Amino acid sequence: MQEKADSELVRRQNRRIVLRALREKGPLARVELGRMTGLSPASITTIAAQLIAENILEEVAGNLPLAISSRRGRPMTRLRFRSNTGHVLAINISIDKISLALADLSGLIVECSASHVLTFNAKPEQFGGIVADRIAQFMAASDRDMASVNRIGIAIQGLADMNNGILLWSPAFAARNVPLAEPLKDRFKIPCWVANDANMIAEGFLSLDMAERSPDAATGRQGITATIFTGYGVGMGLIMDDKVYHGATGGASEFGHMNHIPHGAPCRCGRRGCIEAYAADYGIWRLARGRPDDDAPHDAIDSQRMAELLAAAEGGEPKVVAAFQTAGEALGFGIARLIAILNPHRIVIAGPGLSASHIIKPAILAGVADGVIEELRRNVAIEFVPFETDMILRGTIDALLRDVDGEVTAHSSAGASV
Amino acid sequence: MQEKADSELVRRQNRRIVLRALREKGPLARVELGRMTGLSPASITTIAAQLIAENILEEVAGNLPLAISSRRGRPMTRLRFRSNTGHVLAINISIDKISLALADLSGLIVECSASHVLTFNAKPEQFGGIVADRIAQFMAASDRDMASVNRIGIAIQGLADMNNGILLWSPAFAARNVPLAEPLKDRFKIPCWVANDANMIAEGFLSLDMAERSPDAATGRQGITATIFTGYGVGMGLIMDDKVYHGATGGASEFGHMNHIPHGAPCRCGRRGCIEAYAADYGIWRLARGRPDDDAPHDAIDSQRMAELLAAAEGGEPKVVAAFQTAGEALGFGIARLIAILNPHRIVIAGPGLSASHIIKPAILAGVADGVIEELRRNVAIEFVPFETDMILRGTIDALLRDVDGEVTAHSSAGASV
DNA sequence: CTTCATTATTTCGGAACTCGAAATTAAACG
DNA sequence: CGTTTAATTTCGAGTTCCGAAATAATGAAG
Repeated sequence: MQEKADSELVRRQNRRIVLRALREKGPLARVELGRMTGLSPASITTIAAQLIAENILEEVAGNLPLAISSRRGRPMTRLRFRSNTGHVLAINISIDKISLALADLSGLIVECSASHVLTFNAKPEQFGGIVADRIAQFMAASDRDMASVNRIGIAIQGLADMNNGILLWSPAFAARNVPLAEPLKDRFKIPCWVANDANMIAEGFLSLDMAERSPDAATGRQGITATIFTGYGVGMGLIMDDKVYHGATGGASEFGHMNHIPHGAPCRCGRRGCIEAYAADYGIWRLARGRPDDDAPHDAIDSQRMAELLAAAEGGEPKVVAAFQTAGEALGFGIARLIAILNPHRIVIAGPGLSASHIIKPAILAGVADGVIEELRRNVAIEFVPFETDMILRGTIDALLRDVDGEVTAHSSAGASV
Repeated sequence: MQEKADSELVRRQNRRIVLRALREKGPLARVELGRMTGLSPASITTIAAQLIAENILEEVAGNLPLAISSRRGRPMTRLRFRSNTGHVLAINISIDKISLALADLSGLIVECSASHVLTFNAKPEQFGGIVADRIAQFMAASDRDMASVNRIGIAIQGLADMNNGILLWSPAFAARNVPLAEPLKDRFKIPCWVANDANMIAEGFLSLDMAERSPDAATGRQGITATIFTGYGVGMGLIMDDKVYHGATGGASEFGHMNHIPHGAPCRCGRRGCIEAYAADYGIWRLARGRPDDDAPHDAIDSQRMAELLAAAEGGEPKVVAAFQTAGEALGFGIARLIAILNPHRIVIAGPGLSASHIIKPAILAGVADGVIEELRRNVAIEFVPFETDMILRGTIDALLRDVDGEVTAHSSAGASV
């Protein structure tokens, strides 16, 4: 059942849509906010005044676009997030690497670093402390105060338990059940969560994509966009109802470890026949090189070896071409299964795994065609798009900021807070 | 982006939760409604007064449960939906059969019928008219007025396009693209929709289940319940966020036609290797009887033949046992794939397809175990429950009534309307 | 340089809700 | 028949939004 509604709900929701519009469409004047949100100018005035009083927003002086500033009438004054009053910290951990990005409330990245860290053989009970140390160093090196950081989000490959902030399993770690959120919460006394990296890509895509409205608004039907990332692994994020869906425990959309062939090739997750076992770097490598099925699947395939494979595929070497075709088919059948279950309206596929595109794209589409009835398939837009490499950090920041918007919005108008 | 909020949203939402509570928990007094919804007694008084003025609710005289009525103090007066002021009409079409149920606003079925109708060889352009005629007859035979019917919902096996009210494909029809909603809308001038029957089972389950709260409320995480029905076919409904998810076009959760084995056994949908091709009646029959793979898959298996098969399975006939095991494995891998994508918190399985339960249940669980990583699996409750046979009509009625609640709730307090 | 036109923003009063506290109502108890 | 108890209603206050009118800040025109 839904929650009861009262004026507090109204305030929260309207403040949130104002903040969200502002975050997505850059600095905006009150009139513009009114047009975008559907709120009256009077209400925008009130809401803006409160947000300004709370040090969340500020008016930006001058510098309007020429086309607008040379009009008659009172010029508009745009509003923007105040920088330096609050930050969020996004962290991405991948195999033996940690990246940090500090962003202000407007989403601007103000500080950024990447460094080496031993993950694979890390001790679970120590790793949280190591990350905390890195954060402390990172913040010390910046000119920002740790106290200005509202929230930390960690994006990581593998299976995250968001309720408990634990990394249940990851190809980056030999160990299981690595606690990540608690050590940081204890150390820095701020909210901290852990999420799957592919879901963070979806968060970023959600922000980018807010402009083109999903079709649900028009038809009343619910639309889903699935974002699939293929490369060192295969991940997916699901955007439903303008939110990224994380599932009951945060493990939603483990697309790469959805089974493709029952009792098939071994996967680094320990099961057999996962999509990744055919479509991820190591799966393609294994097939192309005719390695035995029980070949330890978790060794990272370096970019040089993948480049070799690509060249061989371009050259038409049959075994390699077949490997890429198998990879495409695995992805295609996975997408077909996704369509059968969720009837999404849009599927976006990206990542280095698409490099041998003239082989893999047709194989994907063929797999989709073989795997699901045409009536379901024909309404789904399947798009191949490039993602920028830092999409994970970007998405983590976006997710953190949406969190903060919700929080900022929670308490009554009682002076500065953030 | 979310919609802006205003006092109308507040009214709508609060009216809806009141109506919903009343529908699910039978007649309730104002105090009880207050406790359940979290609204103050004062607000409940106001809301109830409006709903009574609009002829939607009425006070029920006397007959309180003894335990309550023999207390001191002013006795409570319960509220209930007024009967006879409005109805919804639920229709279930299956192979060569049509069932109709007329329910009043409280959800009580006041009239009900089932009859024969030729579907499989029906002409698409004529079938809508035939259904309309049946409805007219049905209503004429009842003592209710067609004008009191607010809305019609049709539940049907196969793939429905809810946006256009068309049955895209169904095992009950040789033809494709059978228009169903438009003919009824034209004839009766009321809203009408078409939906998948398995999704209607989920609607019914949603109503039944509102008592035990889904876990999202507590944790903030999103929970999904999947309801799987296996029998003449295999269907699934997804309950997310206290709503049944229908997908972009209404084709969500075509679980039975999710691929199990690439290029596998032919399915009556025209693809190969669908779960149904192994787990539905005809799939089990085909395997158990060693029929060739290309055996026309769409002939209905009558209950007598299925009973034979069950007896043979009980008797331990190896080929038949193997067929049921294969069926269970297909279901199990399907569920494993579902878990990998959606990380649901609960999966409910039911239907006559579970009859050979000592064979099929372990096979299902083994398939799940083989198909998805333990960390994801362990948080999912998998339950085998009996559904009543009329669950489809029941769920359709529930869905229709929730629609009507939303509508009733839309306009301002301007006199009787429904 | 003044006045007008134009556009943005604020102010003000009214309307729609909810809520808490204080009546009011309707029974059982003694 | 008064007292106690519990349900419901009434009343006044507190939010928040909105429309209309007022105010502010500018360019254009004379």
